[in-house]
Amino acid sequence: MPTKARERTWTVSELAAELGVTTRTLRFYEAEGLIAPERRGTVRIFHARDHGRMRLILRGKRFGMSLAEIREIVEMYDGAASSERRQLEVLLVRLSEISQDLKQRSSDLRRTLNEVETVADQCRSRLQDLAASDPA
Amino acid sequence: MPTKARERTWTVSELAAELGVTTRTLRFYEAEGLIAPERRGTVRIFHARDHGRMRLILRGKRFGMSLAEIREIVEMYDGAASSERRQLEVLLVRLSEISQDLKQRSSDLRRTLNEVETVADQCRSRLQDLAASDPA
DNA sequence: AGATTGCTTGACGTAGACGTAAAGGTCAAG
DNA sequence: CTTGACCTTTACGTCTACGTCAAGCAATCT
Repeated sequence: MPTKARERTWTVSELAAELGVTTRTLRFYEAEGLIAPERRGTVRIFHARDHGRMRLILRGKRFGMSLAEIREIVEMYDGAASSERRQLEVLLVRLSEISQDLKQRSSDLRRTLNEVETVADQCRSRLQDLAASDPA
Repeated sequence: MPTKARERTWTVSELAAELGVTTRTLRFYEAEGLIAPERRGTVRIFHARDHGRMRLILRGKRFGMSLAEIREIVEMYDGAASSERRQLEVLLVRLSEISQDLKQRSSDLRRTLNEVETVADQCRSRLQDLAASDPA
């Protein structure tokens, strides 16, 4: 299966534009070990793999994961193919902890969303009252 | 309805301990206008109202809300009793935006949780393979 | 050739969210 | 009355996640 129509690649600014981040962010994430674009000479070349990983990272950021937490997860992404049993067991334990943490955050989020909608309801009923007593 | 057994209050360090934050955090939040404990002389006295609001704030933080965003919400909490129609309408629009944002975060969170569990599944099947080929 | 455009690596700056002394007031216990 | 345990404010320090020049290399347009 010869690599046909070679897959798309990106330069820093191309990928930055597409993801809605700055080039600084991409370089920073590379320096932090979150992504590892190909280097042709000194120039970075981003592949679909990096693109996917960036979307993973940005998603994590949106609901409050720190870069350190995110790095841990993306590293496990690679480690999951490990051939060492002990290693895999450690990973599973950690993944379970992370899963618990995410579920907690999810619960916090849902409850906050409820509160917000409750406030909105209060606004609406206040408006009703106003409309009733003062049908301007 | 005479206020019977007067409700519980907290000092900074008491409330901090109970919430698992530092006194610095409480003072900082007050300075930022997120809470407004009673002042008896120069000393802060926290009431159930502050306690509740802090739990709201901490919940928001856990899934990535900034203090600025949180402040906006807690302020609306008070503003929902407004008597100005225009004001209430503005509030409702903003609340809807916030609601949308939270739903987006929730979606991001769920998808990340899925990914994490997928990685865990990969670990488990790797372990299966190992157990099959090398029943140590 | 010279200018423009885009890439690179430093290196210093900044906003948000606190941490961490420093310096001092207050009140009960010894 | 001093010690100890709290409380206070003021102020500078720190970590994270980048922003913002600066200086320079490389390819392309004029």
